[in-house]
Amino acid sequence: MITVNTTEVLRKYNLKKTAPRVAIISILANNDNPISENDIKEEMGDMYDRVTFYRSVQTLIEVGLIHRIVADNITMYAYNHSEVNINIPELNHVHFFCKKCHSMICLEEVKVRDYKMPKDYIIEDCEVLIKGVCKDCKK
Amino acid sequence: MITVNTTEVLRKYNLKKTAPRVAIISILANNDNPISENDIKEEMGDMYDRVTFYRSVQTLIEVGLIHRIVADNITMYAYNHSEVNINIPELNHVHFFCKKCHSMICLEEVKVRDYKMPKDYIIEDCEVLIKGVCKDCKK
DNA sequence: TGATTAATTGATACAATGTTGCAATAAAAA
DNA sequence: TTTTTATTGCAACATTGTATCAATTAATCA
Repeated sequence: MITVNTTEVLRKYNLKKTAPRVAIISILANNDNPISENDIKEEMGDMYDRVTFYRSVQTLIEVGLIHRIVADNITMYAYNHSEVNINIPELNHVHFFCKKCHSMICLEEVKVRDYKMPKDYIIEDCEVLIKGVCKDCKK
Repeated sequence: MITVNTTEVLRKYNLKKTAPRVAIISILANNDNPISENDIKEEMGDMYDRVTFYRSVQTLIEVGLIHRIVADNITMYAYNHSEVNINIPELNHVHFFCKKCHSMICLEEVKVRDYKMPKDYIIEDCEVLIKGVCKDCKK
């Protein structure tokens, strides 16, 4: 379990240190794998407000602190531990989605590979999602 | 513009040849790049029914005839010309999403690379989405 | 430390997206 | 042509996401 200095990290992006933001960041940072809005909602308890959640998530994604991963219409969120993914997609890891149990897994050891793009495209990010059956469901 | 034999392709997956399915397949097959539900809706005109659309899209995705691509909460659909992507992710191409104009582009010439997965995972599909700024918006 | 400023929150209302149930319809099989 | 079975299309509902705006709170500065 990795602890994140929310004060520091929010300052870095000129974002005010507010309760909802701190909560969302901490919850995601404490999870090795992506989790759903509902998971976050439960952990936030009273503090959870839907509108605030969407806005917080939006801004945190914009600065690159967290990620949104969508598979089969299921949306999950994860803390971006590598953080500086801007223009260095190869630092990002691959995500795995199990079609049976609908769980999402961060494959930290599998990094995104380099893709030769046609000229004139500016690459800012690269997301790799592998779908299939996880080891638990395979049994 | 590539024409698809809808009769043949639907039979292949034991799906009844119905008007909405034929329409969706044809529309997507006629577009080189992914398009939105609204684009499809417009092309379908009277024939469009939201529930039927969602169900058709669902079954067509399940058999692998079409793809759903989601970027920044924007959902698009594309015909899967390579079709037999089951267990051969390297036949799939990469998608590009422009953060400025929100357009989605199929990069047919850029193929998905091979990823070494941990043992015990069954891989069925691999999606690569590259985000950035397209050549038009870059200018 | 306390007043000022500016961003953020949280409530309400709304809009868009996705799902369920079911009777009517139409495609494929006999 | 009749029978069978999947699919459609409607209504009603559920979930997800957004706009507005007054109230609140974080950061700044005297």
